[in-house]
Amino acid sequence: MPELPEVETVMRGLALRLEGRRIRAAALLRGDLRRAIPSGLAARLTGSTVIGFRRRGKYILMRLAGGDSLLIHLGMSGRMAIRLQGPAEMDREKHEHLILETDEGWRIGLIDPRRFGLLDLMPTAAEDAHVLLRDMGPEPLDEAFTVAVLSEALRGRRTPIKAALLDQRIVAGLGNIYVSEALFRAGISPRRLAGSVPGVRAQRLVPAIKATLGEAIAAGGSSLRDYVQPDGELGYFQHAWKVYGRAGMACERCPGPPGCAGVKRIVQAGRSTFFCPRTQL
DNA sequence: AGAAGGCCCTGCGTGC
DNA sequence: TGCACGCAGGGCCTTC
Repeated sequence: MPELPEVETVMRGLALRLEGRRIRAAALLRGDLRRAIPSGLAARLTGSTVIGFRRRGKYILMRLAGGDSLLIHLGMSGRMAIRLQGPAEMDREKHEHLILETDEGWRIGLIDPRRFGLLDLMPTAAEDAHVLLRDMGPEPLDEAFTVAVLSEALRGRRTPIKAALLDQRIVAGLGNIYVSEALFRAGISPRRLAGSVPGVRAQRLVPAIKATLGEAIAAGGSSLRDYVQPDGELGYFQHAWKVYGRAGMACERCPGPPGCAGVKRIVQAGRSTFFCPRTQL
């Protein structure tokens, strides 16, 4: 589930309870997520003070006093559960892999049934050199992500634009949902070869990506109010997709039949893509 | 070099 | 109610 906007929302929710706080206890309940978790991770977290957070693509970096950063990736099914620690709530939830307890008594759990997520520890000074981060493309919401930058990355590519935008080396943080949504917004077919996008289409695509992500983050931010409550679940929030998951339904740009049969679902590289064949060319 | 496909893992909805 | 199947928002590895 978590793409850039969800990861951003989760990070902000974590910051609410962890920034400036001391981790009173940390327990690693399962060490085999996508990658093996460093054995000393729980010990390093215990007693540490959290000084800040950063997001890079779909990764969260939690910075500790003393110069280390905890890398968190939620995979496809990861979420964070935040609640006040109570005497009857010591038990772990199913698929809960890491539990942190703050000096204020908040209990923060990482839950990931499919275990496609990961945790790692690194020096804060070397965050960007981490093997999982070093080849990542620009942050789409940064000013540095421009039409020229995206065009250069796409030029000559003979893969569908859908696949190119999922490639984290081209742009960081987009996943299957927001790629479909951004391409719909830009009026570009997901099947179009990436190399044909530079030009007028890239001029539509870059602002479409920024707006799509920006609106989703705003929706997540408004849902953050709920996380302030003691039983907050970070990771999911209500958001209305325009094409994702809407196969057969009319898109907002079309009048419906007979002019248009509605949103179409196709499979590209084994994954679902949703688009409007009439307005995305 | 770059792209397509298989695979990792568990849960859920659907149809029989 | 049970069971088989397909599908799921990520990313890595192998193959071609």
